[in-house]
Amino acid sequence: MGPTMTSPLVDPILHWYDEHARDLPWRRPEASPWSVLVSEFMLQQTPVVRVLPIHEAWLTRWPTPAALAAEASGEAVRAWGRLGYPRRALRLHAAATAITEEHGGEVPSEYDDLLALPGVGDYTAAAVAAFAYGRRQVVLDTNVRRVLARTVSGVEFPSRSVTRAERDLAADLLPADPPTAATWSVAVMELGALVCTADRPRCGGCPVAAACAWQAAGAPAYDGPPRPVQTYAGTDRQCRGRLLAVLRDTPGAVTRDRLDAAWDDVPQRERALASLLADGLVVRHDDGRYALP
DNA sequence: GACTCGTGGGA
DNA sequence: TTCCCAAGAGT
Repeated sequence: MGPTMTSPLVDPILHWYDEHARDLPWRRPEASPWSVLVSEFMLQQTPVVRVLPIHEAWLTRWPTPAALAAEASGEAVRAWGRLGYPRRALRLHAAATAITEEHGGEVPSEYDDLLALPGVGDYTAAAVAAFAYGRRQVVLDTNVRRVLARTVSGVEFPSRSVTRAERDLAADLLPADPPTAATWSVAVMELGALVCTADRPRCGGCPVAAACAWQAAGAPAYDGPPRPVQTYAGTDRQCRGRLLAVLRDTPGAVTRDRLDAAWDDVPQRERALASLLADGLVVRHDDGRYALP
């Protein structure tokens, strides 16, 4: 199958998207490539509803990559708030710096240039090229993978990692016309986010339920290897979050005892602080106090 | 490939 | 309450 091959999936999903797409700031015609890039960083592993207010605040405060690059990286971490995975804030600041210094302040439009930016992997590079610049790119995120796993492969969930067959399939389905390909990509993602969800999919409202291999097979339950449960309470990640929250919520530097008060387990606290310092999310001043970079 | 890295909302 | 997880990237 090639890009000229018609699929029973494409047209219904494009039509569904036309009627059901959410009005998100980074999807509007006037949205800048920078707005799209910021949204993609924030949306990595984070729900849309939580990204919306932070994204708006960022674009107001830093309307261009150069504006963000001119600030201390710690301001990016502080403005990241409680979105989670704060290293993304640091990487987005680094990406803004690279864009300013190496791309004349303009977000690159080429996949390879995007991929070279800090914090930008295959998904984000493809998404920005497609959604900000209308390029024809295979955009393979968790939503797309789940939709294709069900509709085409007839299984409830995709494999743990992306397979060659999966990428080939996505490439085959991609419409030949670049703008249509970009719309198709965002449409499949939206279908996965709103209808073909991980749990309790709303198959009654699905535009391709009649063509879905998983439905045709009787919606068999997932029988692959068990997915690792994501623990959090008591982990280093939670400890790091607590320590960083102290710094985020305090202007300037804090004394060591402020951090010590945030977590009881001493070895774990030491380990977490060391990792935050190693990540560059926290700096230690000459006077022994700690602060955002 | 397997791990690590935050957070909070919904069922 | 407990569990699952939400537009990934880097090591």
